[in-house]
Amino acid sequence: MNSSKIQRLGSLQLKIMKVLWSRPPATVAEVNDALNTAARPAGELAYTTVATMLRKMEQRGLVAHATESRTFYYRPLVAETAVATGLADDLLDRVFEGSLAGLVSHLLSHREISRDELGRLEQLIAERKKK
Amino acid sequence: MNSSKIQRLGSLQLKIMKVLWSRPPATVAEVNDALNTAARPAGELAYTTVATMLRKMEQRGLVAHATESRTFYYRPLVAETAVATGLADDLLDRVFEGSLAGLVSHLLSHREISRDELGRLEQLIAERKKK
DNA sequence: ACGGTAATACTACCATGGTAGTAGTAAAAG
DNA sequence: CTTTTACTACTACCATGGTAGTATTACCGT
Repeated sequence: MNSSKIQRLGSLQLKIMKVLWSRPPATVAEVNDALNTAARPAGELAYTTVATMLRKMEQRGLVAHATESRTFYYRPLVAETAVATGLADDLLDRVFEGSLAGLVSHLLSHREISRDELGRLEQLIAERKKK
Repeated sequence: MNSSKIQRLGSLQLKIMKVLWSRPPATVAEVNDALNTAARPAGELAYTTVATMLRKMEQRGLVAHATESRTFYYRPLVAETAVATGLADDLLDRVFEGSLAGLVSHLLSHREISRDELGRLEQLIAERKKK
């Protein structure tokens, strides 16, 4: 499958993919805006940085572009679920020897989980068990 | 905290850390053996590769060594739980917006989870909820 | 004492993520 | 029609993970 190339997604690459997933297709300017307005404490990202990254990502087969009057419209080539699965599987296998319980156990004891979250988790498990 | 430097642990680095966690302190030869016998389908790793990696990891503050009659005995400087937390938090925040339920939900639907695992999960949640 | 072995030191590559400047060019604005 | 602007192309760095060869040296057995 195509999940083989997904494991190593850098921080910026993932942010870019998120923008593309949320509003495909997007121009470089749109991606750049999305990155520089939302979730950017301080430290603008140069326009050309985004453009370069998108070109590199296209070479890697993560995105593709269509040209329309001199402007590139990028769209994702990999689905969000595929990336999420790839990264999660990677963590699970590399760190927790594939044990989901191990991961959850760890997170439960080393991270504050709200009562809400706990409830949702409980429900997830229950639903899954029914089937 | 020291978790700031942990996020990016390469595949080999993590394997090396696992060896060091399981039997500290360990010599380069021991680490090399552990990597080349267990869990190595095909593709030996050069002795010097391990040695170099350990030196780089020492520069980064991940491990330290004590010299004893010309031989280096390496020991981990970061705890396994710290690394696991760092990596898990990273994934959680970057991919699932901090939602543990989101992560678990995703894993439940995209990965085969044994009945055993489900049971363990259920128990974890139940125990946690009691407190 | 000496040769072989085992150990580290040094150096060198390559890939990739990240970052950005400069240049070229087409399109829009005036 | 000319100037400005918006975009992409190209190139260049730097850091780090990964991989390994070569050189040097200390130690050990005979």
